Amino acid sequence: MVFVPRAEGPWRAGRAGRGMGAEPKRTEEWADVTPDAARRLVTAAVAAFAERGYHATTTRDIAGRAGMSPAALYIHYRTKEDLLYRISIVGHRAALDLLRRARRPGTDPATRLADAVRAFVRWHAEHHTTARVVQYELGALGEEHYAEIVGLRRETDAEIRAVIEDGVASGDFAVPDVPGTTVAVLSLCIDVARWFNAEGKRTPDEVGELYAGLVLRMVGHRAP
Amino acid sequence: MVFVPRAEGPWRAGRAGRGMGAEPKRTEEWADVTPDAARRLVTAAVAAFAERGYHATTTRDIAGRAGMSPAALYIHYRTKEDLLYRISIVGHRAALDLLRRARRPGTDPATRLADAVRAFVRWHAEHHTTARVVQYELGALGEEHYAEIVGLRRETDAEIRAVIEDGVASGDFAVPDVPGTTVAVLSLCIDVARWFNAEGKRTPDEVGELYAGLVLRMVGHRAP
DNA sequence: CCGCGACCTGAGCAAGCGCTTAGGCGCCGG
DNA sequence: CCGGCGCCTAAGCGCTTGCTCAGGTCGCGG
Repeated sequence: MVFVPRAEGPWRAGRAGRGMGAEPKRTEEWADVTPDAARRLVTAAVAAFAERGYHATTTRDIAGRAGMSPAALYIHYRTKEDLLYRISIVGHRAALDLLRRARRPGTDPATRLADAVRAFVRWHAEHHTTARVVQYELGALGEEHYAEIVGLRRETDAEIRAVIEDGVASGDFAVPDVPGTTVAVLSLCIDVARWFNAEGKRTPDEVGELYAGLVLRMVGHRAP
Repeated sequence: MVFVPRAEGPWRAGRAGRGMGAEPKRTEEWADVTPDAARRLVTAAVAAFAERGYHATTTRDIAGRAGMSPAALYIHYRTKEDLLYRISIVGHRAALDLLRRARRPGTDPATRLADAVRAFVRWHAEHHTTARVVQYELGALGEEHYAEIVGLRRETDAEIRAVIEDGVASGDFAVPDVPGTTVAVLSLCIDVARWFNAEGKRTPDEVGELYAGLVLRMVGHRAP
């Protein structure tokens, strides 16, 4: 059933010398964050938040992983919550853009829905650390930041709902309860961030493919 | 898409006098916890952990909600983590028993799967505060406690997988990828705890019914 | 060469954390 | 009537937290 991955190795204990990026694998997601120290801090924060959760992560953790002193964090970010907020914004926008890109006109609803789910799930698997923070730590945001994120989430919701409604209108889907099914589809995709394990036997592409098929079945689409 | 509910009212600030139960609605789940103070503490902890998360909850929070001083907590529970552990055990066992009860021999796989999903989802909706703690706070458990809980989770996993395998073997289901579909079904059900809102327009029964139908579609069951 | 801004550090502050301790009340069997 | 036990509190200990601040080092334009 799906396990929260545990912290395994020792903490990147302290200093550890200058000039090394923290968790250097696939961070093109944050490539446009400057200067370099700010980028190292944000990737360190993503790793720490995903592993321990926001509240269990200390500013000393984050700074240590980025190879800096705790004080350096506050040169680039106003507060610890500000760091979470920026991660949330970037993550939500990335996921939303993915969905919007799948909405190419001229294709039938089944293709659009499958493409959307495939892309959305792929992202949640591939960037499962970022996705974990984005999906499960938003309760730690401040009031206004939280409200802003909720706005983005409503847009995401609307994107999926629109495709399902299209399919129902065209007769391609048979869905007795559109709002309920929309919630279920989104919920299914989002939860990938919780259980996906990079060391597991499935690649993000495979999970995306599997889920696209499952969702088509959920909406009562008959394979041609 | 599903929102983490926020803290709304003011904290039950302090003392507030003796003899009042904390969050007194539907706590028969903890009816066999004695003495009374221990039960008040555990229900207070469930409410607090579900609302803020384990790490953001203080022992003063919990004790305050239960109408006691912080020190009283340590008469009934060894540590704050011990409280989380007991909640986890009770919750996991309750959910697992529910699944086992749905496995009545002599019924066809589709009925068994639908019954299991209905019951499992109903529980996650009805007891969504407990379920939230059970499903999303297990990372805060200590090493041995975590291992024990993982054991219970594996049993839950096996329970659902068995029903799906039965249906595939009997030809009632058409599932290309049994392990993947098992994960997806469980994931879908578990995530109910995250988005379900007691003030929302859907009752736990309605969600259970909806999800039972969706899952039957996912496994390729043809309605009679 | 100077001076300025960008970046970083060591030291540390006030507040809050989990948890302990010493002691007090009231109910019980003897 | 009393001693012990179950249950509770006020006080506070040692430590960690998010965050600040005075000061230092570097590269660069003038």
